Amino acid sequence: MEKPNERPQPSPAELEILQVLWKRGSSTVRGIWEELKGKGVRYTTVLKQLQVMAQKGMVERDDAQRTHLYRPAIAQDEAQRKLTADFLDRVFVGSAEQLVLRALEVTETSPEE
Amino acid sequence: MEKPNERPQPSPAELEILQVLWKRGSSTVRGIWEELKGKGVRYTTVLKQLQVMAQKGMVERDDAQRTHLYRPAIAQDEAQRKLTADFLDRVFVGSAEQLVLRALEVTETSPEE
DNA sequence: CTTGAAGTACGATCGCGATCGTAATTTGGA
DNA sequence: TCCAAATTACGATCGCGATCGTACTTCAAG
Repeated sequence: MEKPNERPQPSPAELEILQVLWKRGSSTVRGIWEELKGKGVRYTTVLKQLQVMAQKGMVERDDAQRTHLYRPAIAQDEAQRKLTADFLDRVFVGSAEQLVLRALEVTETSPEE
Repeated sequence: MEKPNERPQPSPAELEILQVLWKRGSSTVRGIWEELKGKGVRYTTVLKQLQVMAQKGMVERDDAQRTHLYRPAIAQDEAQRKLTADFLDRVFVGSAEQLVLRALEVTETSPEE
């Protein structure tokens, strides 16, 4: 009984980076930073984050070239399932119907933001 | 345009306490602690948490009696909406359909846990 | 009274995510 | 060849949620 899937949940900042990687695929630190710099985050912060994430097994690094490439090591849908499962019983005590209801309320009331 | 609802989001531990209050209504510290002690949390931790939450306006305190009573100051559905809105664009970039899909996947696959 | 149990107040600390600054390394162009 | 720019490595620090220990207060039983 091995549990190779003992991956930790991505933190908020880690999730932001994963979103970029899921959208763009394999990317350089600079490429990722370009998409995130609107939030006022420094380049080395993103770099450090990626190094930590690589160590955790969340992303994989290709360091064949001088400029490293990073790609997601966990699938988006899998991460979404895990996060949703957690959220579901933290906030809704396991009631999926309630969650769906609130999700619809929220999206119908506010068209955009 | 006043924004009197500038309430901060409840943290995980705060949410656990709110869940108890939403379920039981006005309660003593001891009463709340009874429901939470399974997780190995100390009495004074719950007390301190409630004091902080009261200061933030998340709960209201009735200190008419020596043993204080606490009750939720924010509605469950409102908190759920805010949390869901956040979760929705952090994890699903605003796609409610995706969220609903994952919610159903999660609940159908695992009956209980 | 006295005392001990129950309750409250609150400072101190821990853990950890997140951010930044700086040093070291590499590389392409003048 | 040499230097400036780009990149990586990594320690230090900050903020904050969460937890705990201890001191203080109140009250009721004996």
